[in-house]
Amino acid sequence: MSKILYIIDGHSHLYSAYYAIRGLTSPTGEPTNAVYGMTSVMLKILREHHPDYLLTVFDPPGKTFRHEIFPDYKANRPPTPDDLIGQIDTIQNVLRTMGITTVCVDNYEADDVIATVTEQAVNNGMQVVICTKDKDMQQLIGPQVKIYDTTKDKFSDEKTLSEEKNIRPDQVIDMLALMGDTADNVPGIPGVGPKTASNLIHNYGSIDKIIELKNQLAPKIKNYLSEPENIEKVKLSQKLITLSKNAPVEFSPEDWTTTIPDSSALEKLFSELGFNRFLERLRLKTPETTTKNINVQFKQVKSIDELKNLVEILSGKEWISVDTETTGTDPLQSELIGVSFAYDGKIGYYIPLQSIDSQHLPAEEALAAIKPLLEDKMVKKVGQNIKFDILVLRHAGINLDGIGFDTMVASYVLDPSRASHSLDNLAEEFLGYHTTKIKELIGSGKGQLTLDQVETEAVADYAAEDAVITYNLYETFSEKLTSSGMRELFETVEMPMVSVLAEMEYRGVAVNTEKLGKLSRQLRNRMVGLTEKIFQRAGHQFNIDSPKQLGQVLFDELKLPVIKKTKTSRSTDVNVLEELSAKDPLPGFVLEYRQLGKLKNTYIDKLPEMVNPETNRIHASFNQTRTATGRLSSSDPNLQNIPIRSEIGKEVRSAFVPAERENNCLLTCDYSQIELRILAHLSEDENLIEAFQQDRDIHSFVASQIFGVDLNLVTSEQRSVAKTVNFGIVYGQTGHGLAGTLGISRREAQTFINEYFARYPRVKEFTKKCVEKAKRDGYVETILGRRRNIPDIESKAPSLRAFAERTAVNTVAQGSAADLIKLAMINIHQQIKKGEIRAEMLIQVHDELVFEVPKTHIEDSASKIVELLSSAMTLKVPLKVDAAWGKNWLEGK
DNA sequence: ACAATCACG
DNA sequence: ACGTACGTGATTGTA
Repeated sequence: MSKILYIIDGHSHLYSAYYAIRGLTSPTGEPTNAVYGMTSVMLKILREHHPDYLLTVFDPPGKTFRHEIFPDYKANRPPTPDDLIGQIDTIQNVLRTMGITTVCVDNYEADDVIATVTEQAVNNGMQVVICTKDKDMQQLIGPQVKIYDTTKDKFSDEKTLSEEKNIRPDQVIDMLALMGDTADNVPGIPGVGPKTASNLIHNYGSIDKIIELKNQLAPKIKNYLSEPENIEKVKLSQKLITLSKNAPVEFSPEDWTTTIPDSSALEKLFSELGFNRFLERLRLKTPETTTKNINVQFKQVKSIDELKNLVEILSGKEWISVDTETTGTDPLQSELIGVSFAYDGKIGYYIPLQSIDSQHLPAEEALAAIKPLLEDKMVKKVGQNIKFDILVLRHAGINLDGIGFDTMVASYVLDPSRASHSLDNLAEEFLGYHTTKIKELIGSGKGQLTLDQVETEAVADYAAEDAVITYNLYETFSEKLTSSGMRELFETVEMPMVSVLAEMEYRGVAVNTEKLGKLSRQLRNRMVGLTEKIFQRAGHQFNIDSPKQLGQVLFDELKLPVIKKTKTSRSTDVNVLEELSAKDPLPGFVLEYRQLGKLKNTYIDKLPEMVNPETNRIHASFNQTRTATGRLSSSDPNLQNIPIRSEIGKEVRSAFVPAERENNCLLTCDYSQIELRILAHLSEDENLIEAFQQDRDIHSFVASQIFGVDLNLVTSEQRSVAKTVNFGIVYGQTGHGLAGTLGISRREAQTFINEYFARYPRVKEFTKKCVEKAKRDGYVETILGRRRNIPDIESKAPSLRAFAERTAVNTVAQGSAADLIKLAMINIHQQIKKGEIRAEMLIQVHDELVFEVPKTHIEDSASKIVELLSSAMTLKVPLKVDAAWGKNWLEGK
């Protein structure tokens, strides 16, 4: 892996920040706008790009060697404003404190220094990213060198250069020489701008060739180049633009690494400058080693007597942390190896139940000793991903109770967008503690061991560490939940959800494997037929699953037009193939082949493999800490994307059956238009609220309003347009986005959107409020106060900012709907546990719940469940729930 | 490990 | 002039 060096053009960033931000001063009144802007860029680069090495380069004061060849160089440039000059020392100070090296070489412009360092870095096998707005630097682009525009968040490399300007990096100098540069007072050919220059260079290759063949050129240019002195001017420009690679600068990457050496000094500096936003970010990122002094010990319990003593102590505690060790990651197909506990932040205890070196306690006796403690609901348990432990213990015959605090869930509530909520990651950040990684014990990849193959002493340390670290995290997060105001959501929604999800996972869902087997054989035959047709039309065999090979057949051999491009190649996705199928039969065959292949490979053949041999059911995971909005996700397998839309998809869905086929049926209940209802409630738009109160078909209703026709006269096309618009509103759509989806012009699409907002003005206000909230607080909130940070809302890159604005709106709608169904699930689960409702909750698909219910109780259970779903929250609109049941998931629809 | 594709709400 | 709906997870090919 080659290392990446980022080189920052200091003055370029200072200038653009200086002009982009106005009127920013420190508490003492010193102007800080340029420093602030540049610091922001540096933090962003560190945060988002993680360079191995980082270097900033500044121009030296005074003249450079270019003034010697051309005294008028930069003569047009207005003097640097005084209040910018004053900031140069400050930024140098900030950079130094951030541990970032700055370089400044007499007589050489920053550009030349950058060119020199770039060449050296390339020779040393590094990748280089140059951060600048300066077009001259494009001459440095190469296979290992890219240019990055921090304000636009855009990279330029050989590819974009050829796409945008139609030239190679080695032609940049000539192109710029033709254009000249008024800012630097570099002469160019009058009337030649970027377009003409790139055309000339593309057609002739170089300035020398252009001069040689000037007679073929437009009269204006021909005349200009006929004057020998003008040719001299052009040659001078070439010289001025060409960067020197001979700047005397030492190549010492080991000095350019990117670790912050002294964060307290940086905090002090930021607070002097009044950079409170950065200060906050810094505090969030800084490991809290200084505040929380972690000193932990690990103990292995070596006798039953010792264990009984420990249990005695634990039983008297209000809070204890628990962690189980197993032979694998599937809680229902792994064996319990040991259990660890902690009752304070200092000592972790490990109870070995199984071991390779016979260092464990008699398992049965030990388990019996800890069972009452684990099942005691008065002793509150803390766990990291405690759902796993619930399942492992239940599999071992223990019903964990007193489930009080999950550190993973707490971390999620505090910041759902966090990349990782793993114990290792949380310990690192919040405790400044480096944990032993499981990999260090069992290895990874092929030859990986299981914990029962590792000597007990090592397992004991590892397991006891997890318990005691979890306890420390519990203390930290508990405080944070209170101080941030997130405790209620955590206690009333997210912690109760843990048990609900554990129950669902433990239950599992049955599938009709015979039916899937039959389907698999049918599909295999159809795919063989399609493969033959495709090969025949192509004239040869190829891998249809390879987008690259398919692209060759479609675009090179069959000469079909390229409709759109992906990041790296020519797209062959559904939309493209549908468009191409009008011109050739092959794309149509591929479409069908893909559809069948997707269903067969992802579901039909995979689901039977996922059946647990012990229970004959599929026990998928429902993940509580994965999405940024508060939704659940599902994996191994994902039960939230089981097909429904196509005919064969329906067949797959109908393979989901009740486990007791004779006596039970599957009941599905789903919210109707949940996100739109929430939108109506939150925006308080009377028009929309009334439509829901009257139980209108919302799409027809909206259609009649935006098209201005009578409700009874809405055509199906109009309804379908309104439906798309309705969905789009929730996503914060733009005219262009809608146009693309509906296949209409941008203009028409924008008319629909305008018409919509005219009819539902409060909806528009609502979207505005979401964006304002994000700007003011840095986050948005759902109906239950769940937060999501929206950092890009202040981005200067318009596309990033627009994305952030859509995210802000969508998160409130999607996240509030997630809150709602979570409340309903908790209520239903309680009633089931109390025996008030006869049913098992099996699956959640965002706005839908699937239950297994005894046939004898179906009507009673269905009506009680529907009632609980509809009354989970009281909104300004009624909540509508549809229910259906039958002998499989399709009929229960 | 990443990109492309496609299944769902 | 730009870049295009939000949120997921699994499979496959390719580097």
